[in-house]
Amino acid sequence: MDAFYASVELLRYPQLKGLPVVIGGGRRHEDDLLARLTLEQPEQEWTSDTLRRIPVEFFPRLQGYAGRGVITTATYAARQFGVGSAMGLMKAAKLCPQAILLPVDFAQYRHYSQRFKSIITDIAPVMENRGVDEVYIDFTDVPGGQREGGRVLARLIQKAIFDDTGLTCSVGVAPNKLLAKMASEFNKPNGIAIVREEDLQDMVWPLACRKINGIGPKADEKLKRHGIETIGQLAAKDLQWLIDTFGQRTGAWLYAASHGQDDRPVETESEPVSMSRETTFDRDLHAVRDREELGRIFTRLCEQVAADLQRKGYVGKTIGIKLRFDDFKIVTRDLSIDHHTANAQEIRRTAGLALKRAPLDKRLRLLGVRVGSLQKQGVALDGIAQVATKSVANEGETGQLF
DNA sequence: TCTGGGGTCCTAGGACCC
DNA sequence: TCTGGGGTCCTAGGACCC
Repeated sequence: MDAFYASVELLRYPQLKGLPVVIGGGRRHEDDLLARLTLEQPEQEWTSDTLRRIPVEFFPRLQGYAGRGVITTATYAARQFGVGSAMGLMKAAKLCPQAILLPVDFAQYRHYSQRFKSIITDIAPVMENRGVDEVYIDFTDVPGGQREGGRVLARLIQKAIFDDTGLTCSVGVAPNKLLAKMASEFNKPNGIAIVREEDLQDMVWPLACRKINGIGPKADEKLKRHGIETIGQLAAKDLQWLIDTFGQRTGAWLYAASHGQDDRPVETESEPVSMSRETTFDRDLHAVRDREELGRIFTRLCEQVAADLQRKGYVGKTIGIKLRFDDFKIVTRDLSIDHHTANAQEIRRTAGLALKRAPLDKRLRLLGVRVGSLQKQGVALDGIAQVATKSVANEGETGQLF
Protein backbone atom coordinates (compact mmCIF):
# COMPACT_ATOMS: atom_id res chain seq x y z
CA MET A 1 0.00 0.00 0.00
CA ASP A 2 1.06 3.56 -0.66
CA ALA A 3 -0.14 6.02 1.93
CA PHE A 4 -0.41 9.73 2.31
CA TYR A 5 -0.89 11.51 5.54
CA ALA A 6 -2.22 14.99 4.91
CA SER A 7 -2.56 17.55 7.64
CA VAL A 8 -4.15 20.89 6.90
CA GLU A 9 -2.88 23.99 8.65
CA LEU A 10 -6.47 24.79 9.41
CA LEU A 11 -6.75 28.12 11.08
CA ARG A 12 -3.94 29.99 9.52
CA TYR A 13 -5.81 32.58 7.58
CA PRO A 14 -3.38 34.45 5.35
CA GLN A 15 -3.85 37.66 7.33
CA LEU A 16 -2.36 36.02 10.43
CA LYS A 17 1.01 35.66 8.74
CA GLY A 18 3.77 37.07 10.84
CA LEU A 19 1.57 38.10 13.74
CA PRO A 20 1.75 36.35 17.09
CA VAL A 21 -1.76 34.94 17.37
CA VAL A 22 -3.11 32.21 19.60
CA ILE A 23 -6.50 30.62 19.23
CA GLY A 24 -8.26 29.10 22.19
CA GLY A 25 -10.27 29.75 25.27
CA GLY A 26 -13.26 27.58 24.42
CA ARG A 27 -16.81 28.66 23.68
CA ARG A 28 -16.90 30.81 26.76
CA HIS A 29 -14.22 33.11 25.45
CA GLU A 30 -16.26 33.93 22.38
CA ASP A 31 -19.35 34.55 24.50
CA ASP A 32 -17.39 36.94 26.73
CA LEU A 33 -16.00 38.71 23.72
CA LEU A 34 -19.42 39.13 22.13
CA ALA A 35 -20.87 40.42 25.38
CA ARG A 36 -18.10 42.97 25.73
CA LEU A 37 -18.39 44.19 22.17
CA THR A 38 -22.15 44.51 22.50
CA LEU A 39 -21.60 46.66 25.55
CA GLU A 40 -18.95 48.83 23.94
CA GLN A 41 -20.54 49.14 20.51
CA PRO A 42 -24.26 48.53 20.89
CA GLU A 43 -25.03 50.00 17.46
CA GLN A 44 -23.59 46.88 15.82
CA GLU A 45 -25.04 43.40 16.12
CA TRP A 46 -22.35 41.02 17.35
CA THR A 47 -22.37 37.36 16.38
CA SER A 48 -19.79 34.69 15.51
CA ASP A 49 -20.30 35.75 11.95
CA THR A 50 -19.58 39.46 12.39
CA LEU A 51 -16.68 38.55 14.64
CA ARG A 52 -15.14 36.64 11.76
CA ARG A 53 -14.98 39.80 9.66
CA ILE A 54 -13.05 41.94 12.11
CA PRO A 55 -9.36 42.31 11.27
CA VAL A 56 -7.21 40.34 13.70
CA GLU A 57 -5.46 43.42 15.07
CA PHE A 58 -8.67 44.49 16.74
CA PHE A 59 -8.90 41.41 18.92
CA PRO A 60 -7.71 41.62 22.52
CA ARG A 61 -4.16 40.78 23.56
CA LEU A 62 -3.37 37.89 25.83
CA GLN A 63 -2.09 40.23 28.52
CA GLY A 64 -4.17 40.07 31.66
CA TYR A 65 -6.16 37.04 30.53
CA ALA A 66 -7.87 35.39 33.48
CA GLY A 67 -9.64 32.15 32.76
CA ARG A 68 -9.25 28.43 32.44
CA GLY A 69 -8.91 28.03 28.70
CA VAL A 70 -6.02 26.49 26.81
CA ILE A 71 -4.45 27.24 23.47
CA THR A 72 -5.91 25.25 20.60
CA THR A 73 -3.25 26.41 18.23
CA ALA A 74 -0.78 29.23 17.69
CA THR A 75 0.87 30.89 14.72
CA TYR A 76 4.54 30.27 14.17
CA ALA A 77 5.22 33.89 15.19
CA ALA A 78 3.63 33.14 18.57
CA ARG A 79 5.43 29.82 18.95
CA GLN A 80 8.71 31.72 18.93
CA PHE A 81 7.82 32.79 22.46
CA GLY A 82 7.45 29.23 23.67
CA VAL A 83 3.67 29.07 23.59
CA GLY A 84 1.88 26.23 21.86
CA SER A 85 -1.06 23.84 21.75
CA ALA A 86 -2.60 22.71 25.05
CA MET A 87 -0.81 25.36 27.11
CA GLY A 88 -2.95 27.23 29.63
CA LEU A 89 -3.81 30.71 28.41
CA MET A 90 -2.69 32.34 31.64
CA LYS A 91 0.72 30.80 31.27
CA ALA A 92 0.84 31.86 27.63
CA ALA A 93 -0.09 35.41 28.68
CA LYS A 94 3.09 35.53 30.77
CA LEU A 95 5.27 34.27 27.97
CA CYS A 96 3.76 36.37 25.20
CA PRO A 97 1.41 39.08 26.52
CA GLN A 98 1.33 40.84 23.16
CA ALA A 99 -0.12 37.82 21.38
CA ILE A 100 -3.56 38.33 19.92
CA LEU A 101 -6.17 35.96 21.27
CA LEU A 102 -8.76 34.74 18.80
CA PRO A 103 -11.75 32.66 19.86
CA VAL A 104 -12.11 29.13 18.53
CA ASP A 105 -14.51 29.11 15.61
CA PHE A 106 -15.91 25.59 15.53
CA ALA A 107 -18.49 26.27 12.86
CA GLN A 108 -15.82 27.51 10.51
CA TYR A 109 -13.49 24.57 11.22
CA ARG A 110 -16.27 22.15 10.42
CA HIS A 111 -16.97 23.99 7.21
CA TYR A 112 -13.35 24.04 6.04
CA SER A 113 -12.81 20.50 7.24
CA GLN A 114 -15.59 19.29 4.95
CA ARG A 115 -14.27 21.26 2.00
CA PHE A 116 -10.76 19.98 2.50
CA LYS A 117 -11.92 16.39 2.72
CA SER A 118 -14.25 16.56 -0.24
CA ILE A 119 -11.47 18.02 -2.39
CA ILE A 120 -9.29 15.08 -1.42
CA THR A 121 -11.90 12.41 -2.04
CA ASP A 122 -12.55 13.91 -5.46
CA ILE A 123 -8.92 13.18 -6.30
CA ALA A 124 -8.21 10.13 -4.13
CA PRO A 125 -11.38 8.41 -2.87
CA VAL A 126 -9.78 6.02 -0.36
CA MET A 127 -9.52 8.41 2.57
CA GLU A 128 -9.55 7.88 6.32
CA ASN A 129 -10.68 10.63 8.67
CA ARG A 130 -8.37 11.49 11.52
CA GLY A 131 -10.15 14.47 13.00
CA VAL A 132 -10.93 17.93 11.63
CA ASP A 133 -7.64 18.63 9.96
CA GLU A 134 -5.95 15.33 9.22
CA VAL A 135 -6.54 12.35 6.93
CA TYR A 136 -4.84 9.24 5.61
CA ILE A 137 -5.09 8.46 1.92
CA ASP A 138 -4.36 5.19 0.15
CA PHE A 139 -3.30 6.33 -3.31
CA THR A 140 -2.23 2.93 -4.63
CA ASP A 141 -4.97 3.00 -7.25
CA VAL A 142 -5.03 6.72 -7.99
CA PRO A 143 -4.04 7.30 -11.63
CA GLY A 144 -0.65 9.01 -11.77
CA GLY A 145 -0.15 8.44 -8.05
CA GLN A 146 3.26 6.88 -8.57
CA ARG A 147 4.80 9.77 -10.50
CA GLU A 148 7.92 11.06 -8.76
CA GLY A 149 7.19 8.72 -5.87
CA GLY A 150 3.87 10.41 -5.11
CA ARG A 151 5.18 13.97 -5.14
CA VAL A 152 3.13 14.98 -8.19
CA LEU A 153 -0.10 13.84 -6.58
CA ALA A 154 0.83 15.49 -3.28
CA ARG A 155 1.42 18.80 -5.07
CA LEU A 156 -1.87 18.44 -6.94
CA ILE A 157 -3.76 17.92 -3.69
CA GLN A 158 -2.02 20.84 -2.03
CA LYS A 159 -2.85 23.13 -4.92
CA ALA A 160 -6.48 22.03 -5.12
CA ILE A 161 -6.93 22.66 -1.40
CA PHE A 162 -5.21 26.02 -1.51
CA ASP A 163 -7.14 27.22 -4.55
CA ASP A 164 -10.44 26.33 -2.95
CA THR A 165 -9.87 27.25 0.68
CA GLY A 166 -6.70 29.31 0.95
CA LEU A 167 -5.38 26.76 3.41
CA THR A 168 -1.95 25.20 3.32
CA CYS A 169 -1.38 21.55 3.92
CA SER A 170 1.53 19.31 4.91
CA VAL A 171 1.80 15.92 3.25
CA GLY A 172 3.80 12.84 4.10
CA VAL A 173 4.16 10.04 1.56
CA ALA A 174 5.30 6.55 2.54
CA PRO A 175 4.63 2.84 2.12
CA ASN A 176 2.31 2.76 5.17
CA LYS A 177 0.33 4.92 7.57
CA LEU A 178 2.92 4.90 10.34
CA LEU A 179 5.67 6.32 8.14
CA ALA A 180 3.38 8.66 6.22
CA LYS A 181 2.27 10.28 9.47
CA MET A 182 5.88 10.73 10.55
CA ALA A 183 6.84 12.12 7.15
CA SER A 184 4.06 14.70 7.27
CA GLU A 185 5.87 16.36 10.18
CA PHE A 186 9.13 16.81 8.33
CA ASN A 187 8.33 19.92 6.32
CA LYS A 188 5.65 21.81 8.17
CA PRO A 189 3.98 24.01 7.18
CA ASN A 190 2.88 23.51 3.60
CA GLY A 191 5.51 20.85 2.88
CA ILE A 192 5.84 17.49 1.23
CA ALA A 193 8.10 14.72 2.51
CA ILE A 194 8.60 11.32 0.98
CA VAL A 195 9.90 8.40 2.99
CA ARG A 196 10.75 5.19 1.15
CA GLU A 197 11.53 1.90 2.82
CA GLU A 198 15.24 2.39 2.23
CA ASP A 199 15.13 5.79 3.97
CA LEU A 200 14.30 4.22 7.32
CA GLN A 201 17.83 4.30 8.68
CA ASP A 202 18.64 7.85 7.60
CA MET A 203 15.32 9.60 8.08
CA VAL A 204 13.49 7.73 10.82
CA TRP A 205 16.01 6.07 13.14
CA PRO A 206 17.56 9.36 14.32
CA LEU A 207 14.16 10.61 15.52
CA ALA A 208 12.97 10.53 19.13
CA CYS A 209 10.71 7.58 19.98
CA ARG A 210 7.98 10.10 20.83
CA LYS A 211 7.60 10.76 17.09
CA ILE A 212 5.95 7.38 16.67
CA ASN A 213 2.21 7.86 16.66
CA GLY A 214 1.13 5.85 19.69
CA ILE A 215 4.13 6.50 21.91
CA GLY A 216 3.03 9.13 24.39
CA PRO A 217 4.65 10.63 27.49
CA LYS A 218 4.32 7.46 29.60
CA ALA A 219 5.75 5.01 27.11
CA ASP A 220 8.49 7.48 26.26
CA GLU A 221 9.45 7.75 29.93
CA LYS A 222 9.68 4.00 30.25
CA LEU A 223 11.79 3.73 27.11
CA LYS A 224 14.12 6.38 28.44
CA ARG A 225 14.51 4.51 31.71
CA HIS A 226 15.89 1.68 29.61
CA GLY A 227 18.23 4.08 27.85
CA ILE A 228 16.21 4.16 24.64
CA GLU A 229 15.89 7.67 23.23
CA THR A 230 15.72 7.25 19.47
CA ILE A 231 13.78 5.01 17.15
CA GLY A 232 17.09 3.55 16.02
CA GLN A 233 17.95 2.53 19.57
CA LEU A 234 14.52 0.96 19.84
CA ALA A 235 15.07 -0.94 16.59
CA ALA A 236 18.32 -2.32 17.98
CA LYS A 237 16.47 -4.18 20.75
CA ASP A 238 15.41 -7.71 20.03
CA LEU A 239 11.81 -8.75 19.87
CA GLN A 240 11.92 -11.02 22.90
CA TRP A 241 13.40 -8.34 25.12
CA LEU A 242 10.67 -5.88 24.07
CA ILE A 243 7.96 -8.45 24.75
CA ASP A 244 9.41 -9.30 28.16
CA THR A 245 9.66 -5.61 29.03
CA PHE A 246 6.49 -4.16 27.54
CA GLY A 247 4.18 -7.14 27.22
CA GLN A 248 3.24 -9.30 24.27
CA ARG A 249 1.17 -6.82 22.38
CA THR A 250 3.01 -3.56 23.01
CA GLY A 251 6.39 -5.25 22.67
CA ALA A 252 5.58 -6.70 19.28
CA TRP A 253 4.11 -3.39 18.16
CA LEU A 254 7.19 -1.42 19.28
CA TYR A 255 9.39 -3.83 17.40
CA ALA A 256 7.40 -3.51 14.19
CA ALA A 257 7.04 0.28 14.46
CA SER A 258 10.74 0.85 15.00
CA HIS A 259 11.39 -1.15 11.83
CA GLY A 260 8.91 0.96 9.91
CA GLN A 261 6.40 -1.86 9.62
CA ASP A 262 2.68 -1.22 9.73
CA ASP A 263 -0.01 -3.20 7.92
CA ARG A 264 -3.09 -1.28 9.02
CA PRO A 265 -5.31 -0.48 6.05
CA VAL A 266 -6.73 2.97 5.35
CA GLU A 267 -10.24 2.74 6.83
CA THR A 268 -12.80 4.70 4.89
CA GLU A 269 -15.76 3.87 7.12
CA SER A 270 -16.17 3.98 10.85
CA GLU A 271 -19.03 3.90 13.31
CA PRO A 272 -18.95 6.00 16.47
CA VAL A 273 -18.45 4.09 19.71
CA SER A 274 -19.58 6.80 22.10
CA MET A 275 -20.69 10.40 22.29
CA SER A 276 -20.07 12.71 25.19
CA ARG A 277 -20.29 16.25 26.47
CA GLU A 278 -18.21 17.66 29.26
CA THR A 279 -17.51 21.03 30.75
CA THR A 280 -14.93 22.60 32.97
CA PHE A 281 -16.46 25.09 35.38
CA ASP A 282 -15.31 28.68 35.71
CA ARG A 283 -14.57 27.90 39.35
CA ASP A 284 -14.46 24.61 41.22
CA LEU A 285 -17.88 23.58 42.44
CA HIS A 286 -18.85 21.79 45.60
CA ALA A 287 -21.31 18.92 45.40
CA VAL A 288 -23.35 20.18 48.33
CA ARG A 289 -22.84 23.91 48.36
CA ASP A 290 -23.24 24.32 44.60
CA ARG A 291 -25.83 21.62 44.24
CA GLU A 292 -28.30 23.61 42.23
CA GLU A 293 -25.79 24.95 39.75
CA LEU A 294 -24.30 21.50 39.31
CA GLY A 295 -27.74 20.05 38.79
CA ARG A 296 -28.47 22.57 36.05
CA ILE A 297 -25.18 21.93 34.29
CA PHE A 298 -25.68 18.18 34.60
CA THR A 299 -29.10 18.37 33.00
CA ARG A 300 -27.80 20.58 30.21
CA LEU A 301 -24.99 18.14 29.41
CA CYS A 302 -27.50 15.28 29.22
CA GLU A 303 -29.70 17.33 26.89
CA GLN A 304 -26.73 18.13 24.69
CA VAL A 305 -25.63 14.49 24.40
CA ALA A 306 -29.21 13.48 23.68
CA ALA A 307 -29.45 16.13 20.97
CA ASP A 308 -26.12 15.00 19.47
CA LEU A 309 -27.33 11.40 19.40
CA GLN A 310 -30.66 12.32 17.83
CA ARG A 311 -29.13 14.63 15.26
CA LYS A 312 -26.69 11.94 14.16
CA GLY A 313 -29.25 9.13 14.45
CA TYR A 314 -27.77 6.99 17.21
CA VAL A 315 -29.00 5.38 20.39
CA GLY A 316 -26.86 3.98 23.20
CA LYS A 317 -27.27 1.78 26.22
CA THR A 318 -24.26 2.50 28.42
CA ILE A 319 -24.57 5.81 30.18
CA GLY A 320 -21.74 7.22 32.19
CA ILE A 321 -20.45 10.25 34.01
CA LYS A 322 -17.00 11.67 34.39
CA LEU A 323 -15.75 13.84 37.20
CA ARG A 324 -12.53 15.74 37.45
CA PHE A 325 -11.71 16.92 40.95
CA ASP A 326 -9.74 20.00 41.94
CA ASP A 327 -6.63 17.81 42.23
CA PHE A 328 -7.18 16.70 38.60
CA LYS A 329 -8.00 13.12 39.57
CA ILE A 330 -10.57 11.63 37.23
CA VAL A 331 -13.33 9.23 38.18
CA THR A 332 -15.85 7.59 35.85
CA ARG A 333 -19.00 5.60 36.57
CA ASP A 334 -20.92 3.63 33.93
CA LEU A 335 -24.33 2.08 33.98
CA SER A 336 -25.78 -0.08 31.23
CA ILE A 337 -29.54 -0.21 30.83
CA ASP A 338 -31.57 -2.93 29.13
CA HIS A 339 -32.33 -1.02 25.94
CA HIS A 340 -30.91 1.67 23.71
CA THR A 341 -31.95 5.27 24.10
CA ALA A 342 -31.33 8.83 22.98
CA ASN A 343 -33.83 10.33 25.38
CA ALA A 344 -32.57 13.24 27.48
CA GLN A 345 -34.69 12.43 30.53
CA GLU A 346 -33.68 8.80 30.48
CA ILE A 347 -30.01 9.69 30.07
CA ARG A 348 -30.34 12.21 32.89
CA ARG A 349 -31.99 9.67 35.20
CA THR A 350 -29.42 6.95 34.49
CA ALA A 351 -26.48 9.32 34.69
CA GLY A 352 -27.85 10.51 38.03
CA LEU A 353 -27.71 6.94 39.33
CA ALA A 354 -24.16 6.57 38.07
CA LEU A 355 -23.19 9.81 39.75
CA LYS A 356 -24.53 8.56 43.08
CA ARG A 357 -21.89 5.85 43.07
CA ALA A 358 -19.06 8.36 42.72
CA PRO A 359 -17.28 9.93 45.65
CA LEU A 360 -18.28 13.58 46.03
CA ASP A 361 -16.14 14.77 48.88
CA LYS A 362 -13.69 16.88 46.90
CA ARG A 363 -14.44 20.00 44.90
CA LEU A 364 -15.27 19.40 41.25
CA ARG A 365 -13.57 20.99 38.30
CA LEU A 366 -15.30 19.15 35.47
CA LEU A 367 -18.45 17.18 34.85
CA GLY A 368 -19.07 15.03 31.79
CA VAL A 369 -21.82 12.77 30.46
CA ARG A 370 -21.18 9.95 28.02
CA VAL A 371 -23.37 7.52 26.10
CA GLY A 372 -21.69 4.41 24.72
CA SER A 373 -22.51 1.02 23.17
CA LEU A 374 -24.05 2.92 20.30
CA GLN A 375 -26.29 1.61 17.57
CA LYS A 376 -27.80 3.29 14.56
CA GLN A 377 -31.26 4.49 15.39
CA GLY A 378 -33.92 2.29 13.89
CA VAL A 379 -31.76 -0.81 13.94
CA ALA A 380 -32.33 -1.13 17.66
CA LEU A 381 -34.51 -4.16 18.30
CA ASP A 382 -34.78 -4.09 22.03
CA GLY A 383 -38.49 -4.65 21.64
CA ILE A 384 -40.35 -5.27 24.84
CA ALA A 385 -37.57 -3.89 26.95
CA GLN A 386 -38.62 -0.40 25.86
CA VAL A 387 -41.76 -0.71 27.94
CA ALA A 388 -40.08 -1.73 31.14
CA THR A 389 -38.08 1.34 32.06
CA LYS A 390 -36.64 0.35 35.38
CA SER A 391 -37.65 2.30 38.38
CA VAL A 392 -34.67 2.09 40.59
CA ALA A 393 -34.59 1.84 44.31
CA ASN A 394 -33.57 4.99 46.11
CA GLU A 395 -34.73 7.24 43.33
CA GLY A 396 -36.55 10.12 44.89
CA GLU A 397 -34.97 9.38 48.21
CA THR A 398 -34.67 12.49 50.30
CA GLY A 399 -31.27 14.05 50.74
CA GLN A 400 -29.86 12.80 47.44
CA LEU A 401 -27.74 15.23 45.57
CA PHE A 402 -28.93 14.86 42.03
C1' DT B 1 -0.30 30.37 36.36
C1' DC B 2 -2.12 24.85 36.43
C1' DT B 3 -3.46 21.77 32.60
C1' DG B 4 -10.15 22.07 27.07
C1' DG B 5 -13.18 18.93 24.80
C1' DG B 6 -14.21 15.00 22.06
C1' DG B 7 -12.85 10.76 20.96
C1' DT B 8 -10.52 5.52 20.54
C1' DC B 9 -8.42 1.47 22.26
C1' DC B 10 -6.45 -1.53 25.81
C1' DT B 11 -6.27 -3.94 30.26
C1' DA B 12 -7.99 -6.30 34.04
C1' DG B 13 -11.13 -8.21 37.33
C1' DG B 14 -15.61 -10.06 38.38
C1' DA B 15 -20.15 -11.99 37.11
C1' DC B 16 -22.36 -15.37 34.72
C1' DC B 17 -23.07 -19.08 31.46
C1' DC B 18 -21.89 -23.37 29.18
C1' DT C 1 -19.07 -32.11 44.56
C1' DC C 2 -14.93 -30.32 42.69
C1' DT C 3 -12.06 -28.50 39.13
C1' DG C 4 -11.16 -26.13 35.09
C1' DG C 5 -11.55 -23.65 30.95
C1' DG C 6 -13.66 -20.63 27.46
C1' DG C 7 -16.65 -16.86 26.13
C1' DT C 8 -19.14 -12.64 26.83
C1' DC C 9 -20.68 -8.68 29.21
C1' DC C 10 -19.97 -5.08 32.53
C1' DT C 11 -17.25 -1.68 34.92
C1' DA C 12 -13.12 1.40 36.02
C1' DG C 13 -9.06 3.32 34.88
C1' DG C 14 -5.53 4.84 31.93
C1' DA C 15 -2.76 5.94 27.69
C1' DC C 16 -3.01 8.29 23.69
C1' DC C 17 -4.60 11.22 19.73
C1' DC C 18 -6.50 15.46 17.30
